[in-house]
Amino acid sequence: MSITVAAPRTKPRGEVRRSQILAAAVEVFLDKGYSGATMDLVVDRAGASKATIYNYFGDKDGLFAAIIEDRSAQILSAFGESDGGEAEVPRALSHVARRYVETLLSREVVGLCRLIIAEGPRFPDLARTFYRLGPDCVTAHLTQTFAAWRAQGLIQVADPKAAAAQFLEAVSGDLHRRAMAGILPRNRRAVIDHNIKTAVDLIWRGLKPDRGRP
Amino acid sequence: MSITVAAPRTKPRGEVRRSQILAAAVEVFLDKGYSGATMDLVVDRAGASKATIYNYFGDKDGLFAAIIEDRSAQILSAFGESDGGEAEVPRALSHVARRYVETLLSREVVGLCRLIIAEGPRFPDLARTFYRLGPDCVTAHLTQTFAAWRAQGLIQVADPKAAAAQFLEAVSGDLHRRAMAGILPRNRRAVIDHNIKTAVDLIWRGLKPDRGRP
DNA sequence: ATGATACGGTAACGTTCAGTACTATATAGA
DNA sequence: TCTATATAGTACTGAACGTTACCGTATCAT
Repeated sequence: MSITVAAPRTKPRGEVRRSQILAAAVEVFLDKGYSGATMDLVVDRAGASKATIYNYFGDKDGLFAAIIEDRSAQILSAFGESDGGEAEVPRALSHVARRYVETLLSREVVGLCRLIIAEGPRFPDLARTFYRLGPDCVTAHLTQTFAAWRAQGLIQVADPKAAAAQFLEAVSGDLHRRAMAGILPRNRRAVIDHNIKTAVDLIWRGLKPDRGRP
Repeated sequence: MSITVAAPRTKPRGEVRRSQILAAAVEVFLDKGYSGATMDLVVDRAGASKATIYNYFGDKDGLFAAIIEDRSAQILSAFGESDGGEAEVPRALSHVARRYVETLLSREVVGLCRLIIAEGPRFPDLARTFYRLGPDCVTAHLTQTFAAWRAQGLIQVADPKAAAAQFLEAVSGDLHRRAMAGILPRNRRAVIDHNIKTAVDLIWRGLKPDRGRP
């Protein structure tokens, strides 16, 4: 008599089942979009029944809202961790830039942003929630870093918040939009590296304090 | 007997009618999105019949393609004109920035970009066409300006193309994405002005040549 | 004028899909 | 063990919508 270790003997219920369904729904919505994601696809992917899904989420809009709220909170979680603690500002900028670009170009974030943009006008509250939990947090984090650097005399900047946002946009804005449109170039790696390098150069020249004249 | 001046006595046919239908379709697609734009809505808005629309555009996808191709070409047309001929670089940067932001935040461009991002994966060729006729042209234009400035010793920049793209992103990237998501702040004007000001300051500090030491 | 063609209007067809109803089964708790 | 409940599976409903077909009318070329 063999025992299948992977499959649990008892089918999960309650909160666990809800999470499983949500995970399946995320996959479907990310690669089909809102209108392309049918409830039957979610049912199949989750191995669930319609009754269960409608019981947990009410309707398709409710499922969509649950997806956005759940994943928005996850985006930043990977960002608060280690800041690397680079000594020199340009190296720290490169480090932040790379992590940000890789996050923004991940399948999940690209798909999530595409959903937010496509359906945002129909769900303005969801869009605001997404921004508050996602991009705004990252910007706020880098803003604090900039402010700290300025306090130490490492950089010269009038508005740390604006500079932080603009640095992140310079590093990833164009790539992110192309990724959402599905037209990232083939030599993706090279383009990313070059963009990080040139953006860090440009912004660092804009931030470093004049050591001599006014 | 009164004569209605606005309405032509003869109903237009051929190319003219096609353009009228296209114009109506643009409106519907821009504010309803692809799946929200029903052929019946286009029919009503254009005062046309389904047979005519299907005759001109084949099917809904064909109508969508016609919309993207037609409007993509129009975006840049407003941009090649006057460059202002500002003498000082920072003033010229501000001028370009303002025109770019206003273009990117216009109802038409926001809606068009939202369509491209939402449906891009299903129409990769259309997305590429849009970028080639739209954003890429603007970037190329500013790249030439940067290259010319560098040749005159007015700025110092290693990669004019990257710098041009990054400047435009710094100026408008975040605002544009929020606009697409439908969550532009109420004090829109003030935010735009502040963003232009800080971005131009930052980038100009990054571009201006060192007049003294290495 | 007259035939050909483009057009508007309406109806109908077939498909897709969100949401519901029902049954049978498996699980958890008493 | 026994009961209540959560779940899977399936069939169904009703509406929305892309698409086609058809008819009567207006426009243009000859």
